[in-house]
Amino acid sequence: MAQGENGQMSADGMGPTTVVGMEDGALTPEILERIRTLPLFAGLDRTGLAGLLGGAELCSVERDAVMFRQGEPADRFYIVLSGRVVLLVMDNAARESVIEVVKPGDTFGEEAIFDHGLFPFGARVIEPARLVHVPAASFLASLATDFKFVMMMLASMSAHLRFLVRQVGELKLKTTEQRLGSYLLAQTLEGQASATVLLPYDKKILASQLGMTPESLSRALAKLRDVGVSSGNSSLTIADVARLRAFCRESDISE
Amino acid sequence: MAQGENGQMSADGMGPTTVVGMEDGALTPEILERIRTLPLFAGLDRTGLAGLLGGAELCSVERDAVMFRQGEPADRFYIVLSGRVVLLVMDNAARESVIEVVKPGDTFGEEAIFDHGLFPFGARVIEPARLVHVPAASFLASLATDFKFVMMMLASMSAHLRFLVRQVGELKLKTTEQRLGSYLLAQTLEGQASATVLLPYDKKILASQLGMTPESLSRALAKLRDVGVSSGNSSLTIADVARLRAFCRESDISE
DNA sequence: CGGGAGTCTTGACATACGTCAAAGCGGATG
DNA sequence: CATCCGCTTTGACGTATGTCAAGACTCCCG
Repeated sequence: MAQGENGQMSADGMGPTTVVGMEDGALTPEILERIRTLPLFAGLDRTGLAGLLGGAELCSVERDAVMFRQGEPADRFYIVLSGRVVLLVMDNAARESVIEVVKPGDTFGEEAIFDHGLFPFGARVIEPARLVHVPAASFLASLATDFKFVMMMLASMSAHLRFLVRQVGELKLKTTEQRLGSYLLAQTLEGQASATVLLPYDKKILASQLGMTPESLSRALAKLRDVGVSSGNSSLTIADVARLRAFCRESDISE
Repeated sequence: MAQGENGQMSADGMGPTTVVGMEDGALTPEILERIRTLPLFAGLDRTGLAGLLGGAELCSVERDAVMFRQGEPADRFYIVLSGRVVLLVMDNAARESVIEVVKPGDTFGEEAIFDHGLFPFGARVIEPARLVHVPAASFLASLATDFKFVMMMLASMSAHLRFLVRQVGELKLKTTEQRLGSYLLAQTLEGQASATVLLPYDKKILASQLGMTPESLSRALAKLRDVGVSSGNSSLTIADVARLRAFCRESDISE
């Protein structure tokens, strides 16, 4: 299990490497079991999962590795075992914007397989990760044989759609402070009176995800101090969740 | 065929009516054939389609009718035969934002059925429409029996996801003028040197869709005059598509 | 033909947010 | 332990865009 970080953090730290596979290889039984516990694959029995992952490979990738770029052919998707990956869109002026941050247990890139076959966003690793690379072919074959898998897939895409609809609504209707507040509230569990949220990645990335600059994020955090959000180093404490909720609800996207 | 607009534009024009069915009823064979030509249902044979639309109803709805609200249980979806419907999110301050405008041949609301069962957006008719109301149950049954339908469904949702990803990117990276330009370019056909685009709905709605106020839209249009976009009454003419594209590409979301 | 209501435009103004710049801070590396 | 580099914060400033208000245009309907 403690096998992750020993791939030599080798050589060229110069710029993002496009393809990195340090210890590619077949999947161990433990990993197969791990994947079986993920919601998306809950519908698959062991043989179904074996079919899906027949051509799959485990790969360990370092920080800043680019898994694919926007517009590339989508002949595969990924399951995240550990680490984090950002999905982002770019304009041709090389500015980029984070759409989503993918965490262990999530998958990414699978939607593109059904569409016109090109990734609508790029993917870059922001925290050393172990990923399972699944070829599109076996994925499609699995869908054909297992209707429960189909339903899980539809549910997953549907949840994604909801996520994006919400994001669009927030970008259009809420201020920077409210968007930050909403993000924090989303990290808390249901029915907590107060909570401590730890930021799992750089504020720079969070800022991009929330559609603002790092400077604005910093100032937004300062403003939230007025409603009882104290900002530790990389963890924030919400003194009064209800109060923060009220603050955001001044213009909230009612679920 | 000329049977659409005779439902008497009757009585109470007072405020949005929540449910309106002027000539609800069973589907005619012509309508069935029409639906069979839509991309989403291309995979279904006649018996499959009959199964899907067994419990379906035709309904004619007038302008401002609310088909459903955000957060309502999603036990159905709709096929648009004529007219237009806006999908929108609201904040609790009663402000709202248009996510998408649905046109004849499109469907809406089907994604919510797979998720947690609540519509993540509301739907309001902005142009007198004829819709087919399809219950979720028969829809799900059809998916179970026809794998081609499943694939069309996945492709449709995937395209939706791409649409939303693009929208998020544009909101975060582009100015109002560039967003307007992108919208216009999206209305042109591939490889046209110049084009005339007619706006199919109020500028008020377009403004909301593009994430700006009507005033800003008006000014953005004025600015685009400098790059050869002349604005007629409800139709615009792009003198030089390439030039407009270059203008937008100053910060374009490269496909 | 003449209101009248809503849409659209234009203007003046306010402000939220991005930009640029400089100064803490913190974790890596030697 | 010292240094450096990138992240974060704070400040000063400019500007894009929202807000408020008034006028122009369009379409209905009497």
